[in-house]
Amino acid sequence: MTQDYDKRPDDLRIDNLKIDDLRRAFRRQGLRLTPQKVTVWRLFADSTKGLTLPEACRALQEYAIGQATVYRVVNSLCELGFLLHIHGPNGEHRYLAGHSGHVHHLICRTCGHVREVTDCDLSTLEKLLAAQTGFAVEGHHLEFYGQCPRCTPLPG
Amino acid sequence: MTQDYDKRPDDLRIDNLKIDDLRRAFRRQGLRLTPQKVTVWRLFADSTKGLTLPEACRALQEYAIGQATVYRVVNSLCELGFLLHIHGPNGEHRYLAGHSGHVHHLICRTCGHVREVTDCDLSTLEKLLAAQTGFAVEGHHLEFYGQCPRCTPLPG
DNA sequence: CACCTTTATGATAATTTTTCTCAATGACTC
DNA sequence: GAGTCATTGAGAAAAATTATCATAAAGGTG
Ligand SMILES: [Zn+2]
Ligand SMILES: [Zn+2]
Ligand SMILES: [Zn+2]
Ligand SMILES: [Zn+2]
Repeated sequence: MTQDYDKRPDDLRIDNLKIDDLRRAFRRQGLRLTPQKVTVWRLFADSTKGLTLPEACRALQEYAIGQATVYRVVNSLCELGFLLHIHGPNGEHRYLAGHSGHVHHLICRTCGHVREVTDCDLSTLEKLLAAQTGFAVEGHHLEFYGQCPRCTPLPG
Repeated sequence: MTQDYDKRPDDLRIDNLKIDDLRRAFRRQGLRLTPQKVTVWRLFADSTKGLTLPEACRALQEYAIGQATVYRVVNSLCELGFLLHIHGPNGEHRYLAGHSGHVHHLICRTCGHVREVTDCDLSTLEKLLAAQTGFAVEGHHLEFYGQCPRCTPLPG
């Protein structure tokens, strides 16, 4: 039976459509979709500010998922493009469930709250750089940082 | 005598002017400039692709600098803005001696070679984001990645 | 559905990285 | 030159990451 995901505690909600995306993506690499992978994915998909690996390990202990598995799954999810890394308030690596397509992030330096930024056109600059440097520019990583509304000190 | 830096092996060259900048910056925080700090700085100032902390520790063993010191100094240099972090080919954190001012980087995904990018105007976008999201946008971090000329597979 | 092949998992150990502690050293001020 | 106080490095300790390997189970097959 492939469908025992329902047994999983559902305090980690996510649209089930994505599960099929996951399965397809893993399959394509000859990998298998397991309940553990789904649970790991759900944890991240549900997080608004991303998690560090140790944080994820601690959170997933509750579901009896070993840390070796967490490390492996997070790596896979990264390689498959389901997770991106961003930097938290202290510069620490955090993994964030990413939507598909070209997306960047606006990160609060105080509380770590993350907001997506879809407005970005650096393609012109990329072409210019390629011409100037001889690099074959393949992409970019862009993070904005500042203070989210809740953390912004009141003006005046 | 404050000037026993010359005793240091000079296979790590750097313009001496910067040393005074360092001293001033440290002083401003009530910190002292020591030969160890200078040596650490020189190592980074001389690196073209940046170093990870462990790499720096290994390299500085030769100069009998303890790892505790390396960690401390790198942190200070970061806070003072002399070092920036970038991501190497495998996503690992690397510390790179940064020039002052607004600078980004173009990083080879194969060999890690880094090239500076000074051409960037995201201020317009920053203002737009601030208006749209309510964030007080303070800055951004931008990395381009691709293949440097030497690593680019020949076309055709 | 039962079977089989192959990947995945998790307990454990081993490494590596990072942080602490503290006595001794040395930078900088007066 | 003397005194103050940040700095240093050895070493211990903690934390994070990776490696092993016997066992469990996913997914395909008939
Ligand atoms: Zn905030
Ligand atoms: Zn972009
Ligand atoms: Zn990073
Ligand atoms: Zn290269």
